[in-house]
Amino acid sequence: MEEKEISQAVIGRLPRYLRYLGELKDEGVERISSQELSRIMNVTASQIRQDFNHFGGFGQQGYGYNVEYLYTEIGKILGIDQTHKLIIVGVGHLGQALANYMNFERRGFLVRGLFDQNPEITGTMVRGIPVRPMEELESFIGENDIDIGVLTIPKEGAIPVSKRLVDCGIKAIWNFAHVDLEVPDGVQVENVHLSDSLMKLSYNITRFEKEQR
Amino acid sequence: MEEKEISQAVIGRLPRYLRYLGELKDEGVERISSQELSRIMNVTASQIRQDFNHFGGFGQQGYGYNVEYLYTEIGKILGIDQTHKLIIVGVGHLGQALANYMNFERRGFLVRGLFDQNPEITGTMVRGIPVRPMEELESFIGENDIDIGVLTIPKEGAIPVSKRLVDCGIKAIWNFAHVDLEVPDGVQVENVHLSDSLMKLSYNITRFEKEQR
DNA sequence: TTTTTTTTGACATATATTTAACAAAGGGAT
DNA sequence: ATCCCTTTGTTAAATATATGTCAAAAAAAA
Repeated sequence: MEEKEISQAVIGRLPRYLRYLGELKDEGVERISSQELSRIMNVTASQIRQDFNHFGGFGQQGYGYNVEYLYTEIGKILGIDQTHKLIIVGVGHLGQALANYMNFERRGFLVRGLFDQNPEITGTMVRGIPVRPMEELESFIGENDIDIGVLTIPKEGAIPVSKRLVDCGIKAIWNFAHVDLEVPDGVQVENVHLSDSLMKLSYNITRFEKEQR
Repeated sequence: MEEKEISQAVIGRLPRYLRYLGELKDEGVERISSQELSRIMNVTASQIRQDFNHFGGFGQQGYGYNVEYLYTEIGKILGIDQTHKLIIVGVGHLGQALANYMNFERRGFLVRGLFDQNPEITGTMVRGIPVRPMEELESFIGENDIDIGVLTIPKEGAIPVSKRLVDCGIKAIWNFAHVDLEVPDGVQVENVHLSDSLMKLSYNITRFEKEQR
C-alpha cells in the first residue's frame, strides 16, 4: 500500500488528524468530508486529501471518509496498533511526570523500567515501578525487549547514556536532554527541546509587539 | 534592521544556533565561519549564511562571524534579552517539573506564580513559590504583570482556562494540554504535544523496520 | 605593499510543500 | 433508471524552503 517516501511534514500532521478523528469517533460521527474536516481543523481541504492519499485511497467519492476506518488506518501508519516498551532514564521531576502520564499507556507505550543514578532515588517506587540503578541498564534492556529509551537527564550525561542505549540495540530515543545525540542510522531520535520551544514563543511575543509599533 | 517577515522555518532553527554559539563562547572561541559551523551542526553552510543574513550582516568577509556578537544578536532576536514573567497553571508532575527547571530562569523566564484547582495542593510550596487557588488567577495576573501562561492541565480544562488568561490580557500561552486553543490574534500560542512527538517516533520505528524488509 | 586565500552576501537554481482546479466516481433524490 | 449533486484522487500551479555558485570584500601571507 504505502510505497513512496512520505515527508516528515505529512507525518507531523498525522497525530493531529488522529486526535480529531478520535474525537469525531467518540461523538458517533460515521463519515466526514475533507471539506468539513478542513473547517474543523483549520487547514485546507486540499491538504487533507493530499495527505490521506499518500497512504492509499481511504475515501470514497461522493461520500467522504469513514471516520472509524480512517482513524484505524492512521493509527496503523503511526505504528500505535502495536505496543512499544520503554524505559525512562532519569527519574527527576520530568521523568516522573512522564512515568505518571497514563495516556501514553492507552496508546500502547508501556513504561517497563525506570533508571536513575542517584542512590537516594533508586529503590523507590514510581507508580508501582521500581527505580533501578544505572548499572542494571544493559541487562534490563536485554531481558525485557525494550524498544524506546526516554532520556530525561541533564545534558551532561545524555550522550554517554545514549551510547549505552544504542549498544544495547535500542530502536529509538525520545530525547529531552538539551543536546543533539549522535546515533547510527536506524536508531530513531525524537527531540523535545523545551527551552527551544519557549524561545520560539518569546520570539513571537517580541515580533508581535514590534509589529504593533 | 529586520524588516521583512521571517519564516517560522528560520525561527525554529535559531534556538539551535544559539545553543551551539553559547557552547563555542564558553570554549573561548572568538570567531567562526559558516563552513566550520556547518560541519559542527550538520547543516549546509549556505543555509547558515542565508539564515543569519535575514537579520542583517552579522558576518565579515574573509573573517567569519564573531561568536559573542552573533550570540547576543540571536538572543535579541529571540527576545531573551528581556525577562518574561510566567505563571504555571496546573501543578501536577509536569507543572512541578517545569517550575523546578532552573534553566528557564537563566534565560530570563521567571516563574512568578503557580495555580491549581486541587485544594490539597493549593497552599503548598514548590521551590519556594506558593500554589494558589484558581480563583486568584485574574487578580494575580493583573497585579504581577505576567506575560506567559503555561498550561499543564488536562485537556478538559484547557480551553476555559485559556479564555480566562486571554481575558486578563496575557501575551502568550505555552500549551502542554492536548487540545488546540483558540485565541485572538496577537496572543501567541506554542504547543508542546508530547504524545504527538511520541507518535512520530513510533512512525519512524515502524518505517525503518519496513524498509529493512 | 601586493598577492593570495578565505569567506561572506546575494543571486540563481533546485527541491519540497501547499494550494487550486477539475475530471471522474459514486451517492442520493426523483 | 436516470439525473444531479457531492466529493474524492490527481494533476497542475503557486509558494516556500534549501542548496549551489560566484563576485566582491576583507583578512592573512608574501
